[in-house]
Amino acid sequence: MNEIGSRRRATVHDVARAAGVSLATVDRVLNNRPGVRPVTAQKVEAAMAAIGFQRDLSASLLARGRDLRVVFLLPAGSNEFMGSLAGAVERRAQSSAGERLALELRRLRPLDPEGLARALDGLEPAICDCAVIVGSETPSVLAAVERASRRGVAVVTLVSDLPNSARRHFIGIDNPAAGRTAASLMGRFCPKGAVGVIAGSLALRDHRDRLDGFGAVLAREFPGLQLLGPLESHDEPAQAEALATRLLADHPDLAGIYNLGAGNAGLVAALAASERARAVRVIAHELTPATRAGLDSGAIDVVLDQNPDHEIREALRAAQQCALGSAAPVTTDPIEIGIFLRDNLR
Amino acid sequence: MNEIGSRRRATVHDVARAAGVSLATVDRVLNNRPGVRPVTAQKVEAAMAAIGFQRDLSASLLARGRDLRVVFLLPAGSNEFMGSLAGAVERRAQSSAGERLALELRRLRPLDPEGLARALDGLEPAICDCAVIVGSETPSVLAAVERASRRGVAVVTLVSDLPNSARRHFIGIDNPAAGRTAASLMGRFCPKGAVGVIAGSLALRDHRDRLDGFGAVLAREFPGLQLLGPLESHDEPAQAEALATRLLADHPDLAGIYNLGAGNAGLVAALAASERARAVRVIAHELTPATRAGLDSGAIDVVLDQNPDHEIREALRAAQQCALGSAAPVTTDPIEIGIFLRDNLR
DNA sequence: CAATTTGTGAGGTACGTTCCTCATGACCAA
DNA sequence: TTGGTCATGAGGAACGTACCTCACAAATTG
Repeated sequence: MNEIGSRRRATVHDVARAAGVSLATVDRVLNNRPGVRPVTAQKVEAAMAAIGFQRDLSASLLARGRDLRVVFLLPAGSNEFMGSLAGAVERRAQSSAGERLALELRRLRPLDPEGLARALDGLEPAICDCAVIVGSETPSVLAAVERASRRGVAVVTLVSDLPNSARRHFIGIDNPAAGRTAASLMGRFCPKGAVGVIAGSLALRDHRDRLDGFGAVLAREFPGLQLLGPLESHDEPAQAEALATRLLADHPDLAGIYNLGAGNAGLVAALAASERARAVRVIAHELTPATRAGLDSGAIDVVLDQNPDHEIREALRAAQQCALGSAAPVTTDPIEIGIFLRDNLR
Repeated sequence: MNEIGSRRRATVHDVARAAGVSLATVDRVLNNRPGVRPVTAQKVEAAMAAIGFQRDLSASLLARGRDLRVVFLLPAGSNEFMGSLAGAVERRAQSSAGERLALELRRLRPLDPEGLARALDGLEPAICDCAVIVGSETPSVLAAVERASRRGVAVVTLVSDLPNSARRHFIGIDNPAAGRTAASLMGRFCPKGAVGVIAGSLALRDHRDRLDGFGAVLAREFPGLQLLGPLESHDEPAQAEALATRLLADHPDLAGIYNLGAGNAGLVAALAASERARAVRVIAHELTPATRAGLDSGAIDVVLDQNPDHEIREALRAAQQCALGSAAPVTTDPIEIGIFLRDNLR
């Protein structure tokens, strides 16, 4: 027996009474409008903390007669996983009409920090409450996030984090752990030899994190395996194919390939073309048509996955919390690292 | 570029205008209050469908000045997974205060259909909008679900479904698929011998479904494996221990054990006590302290899991959709079947 | 044909928040 | 003193829905 939520929730009126100010002043503080002395603002904040005031997001949206506007800035191009994410946004956009959520999806040129920065700079707080981005860790992007944040547009990073930026929250898997898991599996698959590592771009934080985790476990637990690379495919199938082909040709002792980026269609093509491929253990990321085909054919042994629908769902939860305004840390459910073999394809 | 949700949403006023009736009548139809001729009601429904009216849940809750009340009826007792579910409810209750959700958790005597039926009968629509239950497929429970549903209390089944009942929705994994996955893994682990199957209770639909899926794949794909059982542990560790001990003692050709119910602490104890255990492949369900320990020690090879937090989250989404009243089918994200080996424990 | 029931319309207040106008008093500089 | 700015209070309308009362007409009943 565990009764919860019996007491009436505190409202702005309660805050006003507790702080000994008028409703108008509470409202000014809440929506940080000008015309409040710092002393008074502090009184109000203290009262809010004291009585545990929690602003009612839906009443707020109802009152201002508009939806919560979330803009997704995702890379376009050949990256199938980004396509899945976009699909998840669109699916979600259908059903979110009833929840006062207005989603907009923009696809940008991939691996183009300046383009992303420009897109971010174009988001005015009047049009967009929260931007959800996946981008690389470059000074131009970091600066644009900083500017958006100052302007009043909350930024949430998706898939690839920008840890030392003004972003409010990160939604994605624990990438170092994913790299470690890959290494742990690879080590069990093949006791010795060389393991080629292909990344998309080392400017992407998720790729760097996976690489670090992979390298650490390989070095610590599997001294028989030697890491080759990392090579950069720029997440392009053609480049991934070329790199994998070269790895297979140049290294007779190649025991495994870990593609921690995208471009898996190219990887699968390279493996299909080589007769040595069956002897090489392959681990890749993200369940997409290409990796499914790879698992089916036996070209790929394991796929580590992050569920796009989960990520979009949690990103929206984060956006809602950001819109609540307070500086309280955003909390979301962690995204799980899915492990798929040929037998448990969903 | 994909702008969504630009047009103003339809309101009750729009419905009234479109149907050529007054606001009061729309309201009466919407909340099925008496005093509307069937013909008029149909006109209103038609108008709602025509202009795509979607009732605003939060405005509705705001207007009636109360939260959405959801009551969870979960089994008490030694079942660790049910404990995890309860924990997930409590975690969620903390954070859901801001979302006009009032959660209540009640723990009932496990495997007691009459107790569950009584608890359901005690839920008045004034107190509870939606009941989330995990219960067995018995006439008394089915009848109580029917009564609750008639009374205006929506019922959502969790973990274990009641397919031919008045329940509005089921939240849980695809249990036949889980059983098939277990069989597929078991078949790869051991080519021939006997596989003992332990269930909690065959009155539980999830256990029956897993058993059916397991048996089907075993029979179809692995003729070398012979299914022993199913035995019933009633989800009690002591009984599971006794059953496992007997399986190990009585069957020299025992190649594997599949425990598709709870009581894993007993299973692990039995395995620890037998020197043959290392030669027996073991698959169990739900990541709990007991199964974690089993994976760690090597007693258990694979754990198939359903994430309690995900299940509670989706159950609440289902409850919200039920509260919207309409007969539209409830849609939720599917719960994934998690596969855990020693190496990817989270 | 009158009495009663039933279907429907009209209109109001409330929920918690936003955002507007208008009024008031304090303080400061010219 | 006068005028100006600034912080604040008071009050109200609006958002979409719920739910209430009152009024009135049509349909049903005796």
